[in-house]
Amino acid sequence: MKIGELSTLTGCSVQTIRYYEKEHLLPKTQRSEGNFRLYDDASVEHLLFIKRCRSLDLSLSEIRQLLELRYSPNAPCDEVSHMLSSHINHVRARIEELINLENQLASLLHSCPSQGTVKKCEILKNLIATQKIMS
Amino acid sequence: MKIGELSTLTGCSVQTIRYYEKEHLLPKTQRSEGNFRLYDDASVEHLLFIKRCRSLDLSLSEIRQLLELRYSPNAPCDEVSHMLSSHINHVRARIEELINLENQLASLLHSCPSQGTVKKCEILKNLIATQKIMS
DNA sequence: TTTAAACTCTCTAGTCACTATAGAGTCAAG
DNA sequence: CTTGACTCTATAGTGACTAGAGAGTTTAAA
Repeated sequence: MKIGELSTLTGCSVQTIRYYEKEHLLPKTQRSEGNFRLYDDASVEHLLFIKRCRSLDLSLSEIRQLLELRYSPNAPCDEVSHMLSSHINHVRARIEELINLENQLASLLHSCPSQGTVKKCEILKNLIATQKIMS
Repeated sequence: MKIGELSTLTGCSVQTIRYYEKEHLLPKTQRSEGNFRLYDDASVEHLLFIKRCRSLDLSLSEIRQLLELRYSPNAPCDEVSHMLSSHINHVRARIEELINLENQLASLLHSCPSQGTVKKCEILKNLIATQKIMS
């Protein structure tokens, strides 16, 4: 199959597929006489694996490592779980940050009834005032 | 004061300050005879305002809008709260996504006792298997 | 058979908010 | 007068794509 079919089968855009090849996440394929990339079912599976990992927010370099492990059946498995657990720690830390942020934003929003003019806007006043505390 | 002092007073790097000027978040300053940027107390406050907004994860273009409003005392204030409430919605949506992600990662991690080899690794098996459901 | 549409190719530049570097100029102290 | 700390501009890099130009290939219809 050509790149367009791979694209519709996997839901990855054509440009993304070519980008993954450039980044060595997909191996270089055979080419047709007219220099078109040719893929098979294994390519579909391979690309879906990448897509699934991306949906877990793994970086391309983490995925590269996972792909290497995937094709090294006798490698020790704890590298995989180690990567995943450090990744989950990043995710948890980010959630903490965002919840904190949400609270700050909510209290800012709460401070202004949003009528009247900017001159009296408590949100802006708070944004300006807080910096004195910060510094 | 010169850029280095502004940098230590605000905690913004020198490069970042020059970058903000290029992006029109900071006005062009006076220059000394030797072409050094010169700042005053108002610059410190202005930059801290930007920093405070960045710490709330507002984008530079959102901050540009806020700065405009800040210096337009008679503009209606609801633009400010509107921006903030749409921002908080983004933050909340992102938190949802990440919590979902965290659950998926946790259940993946849970699936493998991380002993033995990659060949038998349930995490990788799950990463490969799930794609059939996805597609 | 021609020709138009749809597809593919490579290469380059843009996104965001910086960070890092190179190479040159400025200024104060010793 | 030289050393070192500071500053200047300009350029390139980050990550994971996305968008576009300009050219070639293939397929279908007229």
